[in-house]
Amino acid sequence: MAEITIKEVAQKCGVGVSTVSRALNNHSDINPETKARIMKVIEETGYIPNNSARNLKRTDSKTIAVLIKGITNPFFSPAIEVIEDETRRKKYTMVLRHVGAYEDEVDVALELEKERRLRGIIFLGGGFRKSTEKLKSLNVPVVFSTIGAPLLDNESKAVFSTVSVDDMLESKRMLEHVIGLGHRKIAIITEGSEELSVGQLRLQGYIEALKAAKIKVDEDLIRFVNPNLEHYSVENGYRTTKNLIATGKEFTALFCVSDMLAIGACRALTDAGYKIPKDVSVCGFDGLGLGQYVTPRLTTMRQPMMEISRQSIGTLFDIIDEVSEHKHITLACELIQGESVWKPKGSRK
Amino acid sequence: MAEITIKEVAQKCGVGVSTVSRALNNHSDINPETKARIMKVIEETGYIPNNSARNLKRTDSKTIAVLIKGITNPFFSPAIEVIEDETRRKKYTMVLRHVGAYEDEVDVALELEKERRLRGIIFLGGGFRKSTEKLKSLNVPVVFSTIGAPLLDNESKAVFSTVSVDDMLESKRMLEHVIGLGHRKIAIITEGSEELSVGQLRLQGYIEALKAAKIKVDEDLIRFVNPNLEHYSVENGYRTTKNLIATGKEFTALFCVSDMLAIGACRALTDAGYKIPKDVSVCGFDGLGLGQYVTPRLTTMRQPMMEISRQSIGTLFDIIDEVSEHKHITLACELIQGESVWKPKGSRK
DNA sequence: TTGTACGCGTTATCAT
DNA sequence: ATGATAACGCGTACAA
Repeated sequence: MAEITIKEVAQKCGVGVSTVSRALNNHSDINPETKARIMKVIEETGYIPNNSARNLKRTDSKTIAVLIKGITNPFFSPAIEVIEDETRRKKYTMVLRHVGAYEDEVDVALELEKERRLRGIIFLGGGFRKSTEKLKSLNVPVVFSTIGAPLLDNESKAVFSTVSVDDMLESKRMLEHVIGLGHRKIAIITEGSEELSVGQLRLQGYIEALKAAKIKVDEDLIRFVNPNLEHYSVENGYRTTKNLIATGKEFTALFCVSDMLAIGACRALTDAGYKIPKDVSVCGFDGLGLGQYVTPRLTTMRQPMMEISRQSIGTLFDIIDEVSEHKHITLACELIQGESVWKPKGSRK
Repeated sequence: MAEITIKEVAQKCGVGVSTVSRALNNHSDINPETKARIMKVIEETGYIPNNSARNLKRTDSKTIAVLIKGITNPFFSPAIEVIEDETRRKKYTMVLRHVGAYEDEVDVALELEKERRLRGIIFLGGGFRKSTEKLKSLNVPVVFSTIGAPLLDNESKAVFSTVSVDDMLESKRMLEHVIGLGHRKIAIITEGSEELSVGQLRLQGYIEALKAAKIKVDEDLIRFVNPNLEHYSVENGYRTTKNLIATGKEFTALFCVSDMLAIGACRALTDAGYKIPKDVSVCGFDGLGLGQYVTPRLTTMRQPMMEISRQSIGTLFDIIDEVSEHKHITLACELIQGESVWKPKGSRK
């Protein structure tokens, strides 16, 4: 099969390659007739420009990249749409790249930056990284979405932006709600990675809330998901809850650090004969749309994903356009009171 | 910021560019010492090869592409993993590309083929396309996953492979199960796009099953999702079911052509005071893991996603390696009897 | 084992 | 308005 190039199109049209290039890139200085003729030939031959060559040559790309940790995280779908719309409005192009579990997101970004002449990058999700060093070598603006700023040192804060919720605080708020209803024996299912993850932060919030309420933190009620499964999956929620139940430990409420985990937890509890929330209360975190369709509706802490993404892309363009420096935005979550949390059994409250 | 290239690395090392290239690409004909020295400089300088230049130059890329319709469809996550593993085992590279709703997947493939020197392509999901013409201009093997072969003409069949389930037949089987329990007034929620979609096929199966059972097809019980929302989302299932209920039409069972729709439907029915399956039976299609965690557990037709993806990548490599021609594989679904379907109210069966 | 030189397909620059 | 030509950064024949 003959690989058709711009050269051959030019020959077929009896014009020079630069003229074809002009036609392709909507340059103004070209005769409309010539352009029409060229476009016709392009249509006929099915010629498609080689992006590698384009990217290699181009100086001004007007593209930003969005990197998502995890192959396919439904949590971010709405966020991506918002970012895409705004990108288009700005006449930029967006490239979406999923970062596998085994890949380093910054490395991927570095590669992509060279390859596509990026103007900016948004990281969606993913853990905190240690290497401010590496991030610095990215010489385009970077915005982290849903990565907490509180823990960053000042040096880091000047290198990139963040838009996030305060995981620790919001988790604490969730617990305060549960404690306020009278619960004292509250279990938690979280992620136990060594990296400082949102799971860890939410665990911190849990501990703080208990301590503030003078409730003894019981290690047995802190359960970690199976790191070999997808961390925040229903299956992991189910299994971890089953294990928790198997310990025989008593608890009247269960806090899952994600809604998916909570749905799995509900299944495990229901299977074991518990009524939710009559026997056990279950709460989640994230505020996935799905949570309000399942039975019982989930009580959860909703992250303002739309607002997060809107602020993220806004911040990125502000920095690209040099109308602002790096900033760190923290947005508030909203407690959604579903039907999965109620007063503990026998409570007179 | 100085864009660092292979040339500068070569200079810093006092060697030629080809030596650096050799070091980068693990060539054998290079002095280990030289290589070590070069790698050290690369490390220090943070040099990263430009992929555009590489792709432009390379003739032998050993990459395949997986194109997924829709930004982030959780349905395909496990499939992707299977494909990725097998690709790695074959010492190939996989590039994953999401195709937006407004993009033409074949166009994207065409572009990617030139850009990355692809050896093969797998399409995951997406509608049937009309343009066999365009597909032919892809000069690498193509496999469609979860696209039915039955409807393809012979010409098409020689141009690409398919691995799928027989949507019409399996949908019919689902209905036979429901009818077998005694239901006669059965509603369906499906997708009403003009394109010949899986939704349309499943609707066909529904109609055939009713006809075979001598049940009159009632147009009022055939409901289409809102095309402006994500077609197979819980929200769409919820809204469409609400509309159905609002018509006042009587039905004892509801068939949703996807599990997500079914979950949304359950919510709407529950909100309206119906008990599932006592008052109304609800069944889905797909066999998402999630369906077995929600309450009630979904009765659904499970697509063997793992097997589909295994066969897809296997077929692709068979064709690449020229050990086989294009083929069309149809796999059977498995009826999962959850708790959402039971005999109709008042039935004596 | 290593270096030189050419070309991959395109866009940008500079003529015309 | 159009054409010739020099890059873009890299891999690879070929020469050394």
